[in-house]
Amino acid sequence: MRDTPRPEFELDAFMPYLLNQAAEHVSLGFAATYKAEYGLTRTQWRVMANLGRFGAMSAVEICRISHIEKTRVSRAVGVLERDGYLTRTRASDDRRREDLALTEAGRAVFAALCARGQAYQAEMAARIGPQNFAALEQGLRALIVAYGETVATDD
Amino acid sequence: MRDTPRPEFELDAFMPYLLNQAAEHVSLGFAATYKAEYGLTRTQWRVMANLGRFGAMSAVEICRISHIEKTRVSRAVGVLERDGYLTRTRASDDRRREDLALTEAGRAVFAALCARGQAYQAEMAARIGPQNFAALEQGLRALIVAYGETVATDD
DNA sequence: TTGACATAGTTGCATTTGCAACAAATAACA
DNA sequence: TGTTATTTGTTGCAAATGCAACTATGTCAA
Repeated sequence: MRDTPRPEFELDAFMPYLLNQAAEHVSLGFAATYKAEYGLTRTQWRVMANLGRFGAMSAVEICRISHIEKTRVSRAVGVLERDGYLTRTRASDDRRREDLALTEAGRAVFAALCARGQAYQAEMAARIGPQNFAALEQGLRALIVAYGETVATDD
Repeated sequence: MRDTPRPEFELDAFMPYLLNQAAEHVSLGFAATYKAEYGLTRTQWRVMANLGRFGAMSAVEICRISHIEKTRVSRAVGVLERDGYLTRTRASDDRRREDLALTEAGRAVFAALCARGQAYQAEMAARIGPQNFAALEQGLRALIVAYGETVATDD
């Protein structure tokens, strides 16, 4: 059912396309894990991962680091707090700010998912081979450095 | 505002994270273009790009190629038709199917965006350097081959 | 032919999202 | 000070999304 191909534009050589396609494939696999196991959404896991990796910080800081939208972070934090994975504390020096920190339970989940993530990544490296994996990492880092200021968190 | 770092898990060396981060940076840039210029959403552009690149096909085929959800394609097609960018024709051999094809206007928009895309990509290659660009492409292709069957379309 | 099953596409509905508007606190500075 | 701008975080609302149910059409085989 295809005709009129348009060779001038190689969609499949278009970097944004490749990037999204790859990201989608890879993310879905890991997302399935934290979703099935802990009922976490993507955003929730992202917030959690940042707190787990970098320690307590405010919502805005999470936004800056992860490039997740304000509102989304706000709502994810609400859920994570309700579920006992993190606590919010009004900052004493600036009462607009809330310091977010993982609870014991939150850290436990984070640790468990870290292990899963490591395994996932190892399997991925095995699938595409160490050379491709290295190439990929190099390219991605270059991109992130070139495009974004600080880096962030994702699944 | 950071403490308690957890060196065991290098979030910033976690491939799904890098991938998403990079994809997000890059996509947003191009998305801004087709959104501002033609009011297209991401999905609409994806549908359009597939039709533009591969020629007329049915909605299901677009789903298969792009991994976009059925419903989403259906709705994007509705809008694109309303806006005069594509036509749907009941297939004569199977009246369940609709053959989708870009109109003249649709092809014009596609062509214009292709040019933008090419420029965008060139600028990106320049930013990160040809070596990194090549490495990235190699890695991404390996990934897509390893993980997904057919490839798709993205911004 | 009939009946069971598969496929293309749409629609209903609950959830998630983004954006703009907002309240509260703080900063800046005339 | 008083006044104006910024920053943090939340909420309202409309749009986008995913999933399941549904219609219409086709296929296969008894």
